[in-house]
Amino acid sequence: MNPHTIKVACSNCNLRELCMPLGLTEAQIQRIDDMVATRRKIKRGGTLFHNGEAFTSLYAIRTGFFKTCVATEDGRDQVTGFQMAGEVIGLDGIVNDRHTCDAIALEDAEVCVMPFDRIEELSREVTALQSHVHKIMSREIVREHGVMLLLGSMRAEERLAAFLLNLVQRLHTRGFSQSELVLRMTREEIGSYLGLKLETVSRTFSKFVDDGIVEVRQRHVRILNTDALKRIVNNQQACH
Amino acid sequence: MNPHTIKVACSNCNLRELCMPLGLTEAQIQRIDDMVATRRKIKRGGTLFHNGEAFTSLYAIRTGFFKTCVATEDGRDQVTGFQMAGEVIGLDGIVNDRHTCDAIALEDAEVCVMPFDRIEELSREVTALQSHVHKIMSREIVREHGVMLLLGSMRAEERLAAFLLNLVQRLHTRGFSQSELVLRMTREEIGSYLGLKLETVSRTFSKFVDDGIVEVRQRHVRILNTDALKRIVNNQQACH
DNA sequence: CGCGTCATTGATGTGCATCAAGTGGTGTGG
DNA sequence: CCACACCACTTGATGCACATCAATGACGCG
Repeated sequence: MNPHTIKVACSNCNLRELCMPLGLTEAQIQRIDDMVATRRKIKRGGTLFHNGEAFTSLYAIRTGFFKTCVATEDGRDQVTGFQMAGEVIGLDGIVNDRHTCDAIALEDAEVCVMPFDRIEELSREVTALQSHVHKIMSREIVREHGVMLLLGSMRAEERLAAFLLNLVQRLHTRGFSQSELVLRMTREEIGSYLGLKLETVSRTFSKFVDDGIVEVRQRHVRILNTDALKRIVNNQQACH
Repeated sequence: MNPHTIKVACSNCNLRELCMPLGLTEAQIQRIDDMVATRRKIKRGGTLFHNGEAFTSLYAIRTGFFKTCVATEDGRDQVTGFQMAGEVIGLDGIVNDRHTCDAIALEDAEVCVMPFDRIEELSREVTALQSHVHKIMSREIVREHGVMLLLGSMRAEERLAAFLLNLVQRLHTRGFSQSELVLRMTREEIGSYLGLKLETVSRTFSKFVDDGIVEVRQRHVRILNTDALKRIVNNQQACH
């Protein structure tokens, strides 16, 4: 093997604890290395897969940031999630062997391609992997419950506060700041995810700024008062 | 065995094609019979599991009708789904070994209790079962994408139309009418699911009645014009 | 530098929530 | 068997949060 080729495998990937199960033996890790068929790079704005496309693989995000969105026949669309490094994308395709949403890179990205038949094969033998796959899917279901709660019963400020807290928390587990973040998506995409129009997102940001809860410069956001955001989500804002 | 005890097992359950994989051998079906530990009856209004409770099992609904709901700390809650015979409930519990929502029977119900460790064990050996479990979870993810689309971008009429079409379609695959259904839930529960207040649900029903699209008497609904409902969902109402 | 994209802000409109009153069906106990 | 209470539902009047429409501003890129 070319000595300049960096061996890119789960076994020496610093995201392993995010996308793979813990407590594997050396031998099991070797086998999981084989599960990752290839890598794939996607340019900003490019699609990893789109609605209707045949499903073959799940994708573990190595670098970059994605959105997934579904669309109605009449053209409206809805961002169903934002995914970052260490997260797995493509679960929607399993049920009908076709993807039912689009996955679009919001910045240059690289993913590990994991053919699903290999995942199934290997998870029949490696219990920890089996359990891990189940948990990833269950986690997605629970996440979506949370989004349904947000869309079904929260007001604009609560939605945006919950969104910011969720993002910053996920970034924090990846070693980034607890209080500072760079949004990879537009106001319109945030709005689509949160069931709001972009103007409402913008106004709500401005309100948070006025209240001294965050600083916003373009897509750079600094959270000045995490507790205030949490109170907003829980509808307990110091009030009358 | 007592000859009066009806052998209630997957192998002779008429819902098998809904909750179990097809194309199993006789031997595999036998093993799946063993997966179902027990049955459990739940009275109308009773809970199958609730938020925070330890997760042990998935449940296949034999008879009856459930709702699942999540709640915020400040008491608001959101119905995340309605489940009927042949559907599997409890997937939310896998990720953290605790349930994260409540499952409440809307009418007297009976479920098959399937301990999850046995499911995992057996699905390591029976490929069709493994695949089936994956598809069930993926189907739930896709369903929730649809709900997010509904909550994030549809108006009241579209939401209710989509809800009715979905219900009647699921009932139809269970052998019921394509045009007539009995709602097992209150207007308030429908509203919670659809992100609307009960008054809005009621008014929207009334509007559909005025437009000759449905007949409503209490919880009995007869769909007079399925195409009109579909047009409403797709936002193509014969219009100006 | 000029154009396109994204964001902010203001003015106005509207769909649904809220508040409130009344109806009808159901179950219960006298 | 009827009277009553309770609950789910309907319908009307009003208000408000967010959408819509519109104008302007700030970057970033060719």
